[in-house]
Amino acid sequence: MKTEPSVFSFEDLVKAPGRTTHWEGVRNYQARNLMRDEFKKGDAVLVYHSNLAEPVVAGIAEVAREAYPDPSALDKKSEYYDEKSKGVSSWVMVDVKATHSLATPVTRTQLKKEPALKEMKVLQKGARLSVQPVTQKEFEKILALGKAKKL
DNA sequence: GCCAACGTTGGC
DNA sequence: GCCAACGTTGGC
Repeated sequence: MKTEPSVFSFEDLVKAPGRTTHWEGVRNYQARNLMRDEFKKGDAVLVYHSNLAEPVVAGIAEVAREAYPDPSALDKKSEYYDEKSKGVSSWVMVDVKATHSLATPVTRTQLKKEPALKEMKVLQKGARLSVQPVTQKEFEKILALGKAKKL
C-alpha cells in the first residue's frame, strides 16, 4: 500500500493507538476492488512511501479489519469527500496494523537491483495504483533485505 | 520541474 | 459509445 509520508507515514502508523489506523481515502476503483475482494484479516502489507527523491518500503503491517465503508467519502469537510457518493459510500477502507519495523528501509533502487523482484508490480512503468498485489516470495525477499524486526 | 501513463469527464 | 481534453500520480 502506497502512501505519501508527508500525509501519513509508517512512523505515524507505529505511533497510532494500537499501531492501527483506518486506511481511508482510496478513490480508485481497481484499488478499491483489491481491498474489498482480496484483503483478508491477517494478510501482510508492505507500506511503501511514494513521491520522494528515494521511494522506499518503509515497514510491514497487516490487515487488522477487512473492507468496510469509508465514511470520509460522505464528509463534506474531508479532503476525500466524493460528491457523487450521495448518502451511501461505495468506497471502502481497511484497518491496517504495523507489525514489523525495518532496520533499513528498502529503497526502490535496491528493489530494482534484485532479479527476484523484477516482476514486482510496483516496479513496472506506469504502476500508479495505490494498492498493488505482492507475491509471497517478493514479500519474504523484502523482509530479508530490510532486516524486519517484530514490533 | 518535466512528463509518461493512466483515469475521468463531457460534448457529440 | 467514442474520444479529446483535462487532471492526477509519481518516478526521474
